[in-house]
Amino acid sequence: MFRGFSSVSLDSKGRLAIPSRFRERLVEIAGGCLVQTLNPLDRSLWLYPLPEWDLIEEKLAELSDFDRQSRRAKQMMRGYATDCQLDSHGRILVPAELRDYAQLDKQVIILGQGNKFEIWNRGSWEEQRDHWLGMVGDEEGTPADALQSLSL
Amino acid sequence: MFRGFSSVSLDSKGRLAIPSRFRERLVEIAGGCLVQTLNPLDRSLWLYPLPEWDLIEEKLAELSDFDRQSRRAKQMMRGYATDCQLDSHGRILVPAELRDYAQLDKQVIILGQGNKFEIWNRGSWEEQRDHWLGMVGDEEGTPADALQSLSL
DNA sequence: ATGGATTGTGGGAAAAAGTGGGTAATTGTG
DNA sequence: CACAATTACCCACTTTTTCCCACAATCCAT
Repeated sequence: MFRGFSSVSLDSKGRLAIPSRFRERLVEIAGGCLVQTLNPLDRSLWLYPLPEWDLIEEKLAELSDFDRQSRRAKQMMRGYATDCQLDSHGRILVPAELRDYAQLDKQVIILGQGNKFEIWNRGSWEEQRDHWLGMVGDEEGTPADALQSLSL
Repeated sequence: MFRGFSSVSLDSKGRLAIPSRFRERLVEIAGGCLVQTLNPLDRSLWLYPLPEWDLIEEKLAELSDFDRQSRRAKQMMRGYATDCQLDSHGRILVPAELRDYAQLDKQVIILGQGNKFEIWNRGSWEEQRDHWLGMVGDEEGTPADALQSLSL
């Protein structure tokens, strides 16, 4: 589905241009309707085409309210899920709250990640990347473990 | 159904603006008639469109009176259930009792949560959120379990 | 290369949303 | 019945969002 890297800029109003190579497909599969939410695993954002998000929301709905961890996951993921639409120039508006969470400033990275996109502050992304790449080199590092089963 | 985040302010009369993106739907499915009650699981409030509340009330009625937990949940949720209506500017009036329970002051958060909304004191919400995010960030934390089932 | 189209970026103006407060009506209480 | 307190309705102001247009950079084909 979606892959690849783009460097774009977030303007003073919080608008973000989605790379044009994705637009046609986004309109096709989702009518240009997207959902952004926070990525609780890294300080970045996730951006889903609406149909993909709906699958996640279904699963969320099934989590128990009486288990605290499940309830929190539900509250966070749904609570921060924000509908957005491509404007006439193929941009979306990133709400201030999500910008703050992911520490987005002018320079932003968009990563295609299968069924969704990840949106990163450029500096944070480079830091993560270098950190991770550095660890892969070490013989016994944990990241390498994950790769061993892959036969890349 | 409902999702997303809004930061709104509670004015000195206890009025709260429901984000405009929800209003049309609320009028459509409930004629603007809503029910607020306390959330017995967190110090926050729940806000249901009337038809959704009716379903909840049916379920509550089925709970056994001989189980203490059930009896309490029933008493609390039914006892504090308050009818309200959107005013001409899309606001509702939050009764003083419920404001106190959820410790609402000027800055309030409204979260879309499927069939209902959650209303939080801003500070309490941020505290819960940061606590949860901190736990998810830890590699071995239990909160990740709830997320793993989601295949995000 | 050069001109034209597309893409990325920025900003102004109009519209809508959110906020606050005054006054009248209603409710509950003594 | 009179009074105070609460609620409903109305109007006005401020902020945010949306829509539209303009420019610059890049890509593409001639």
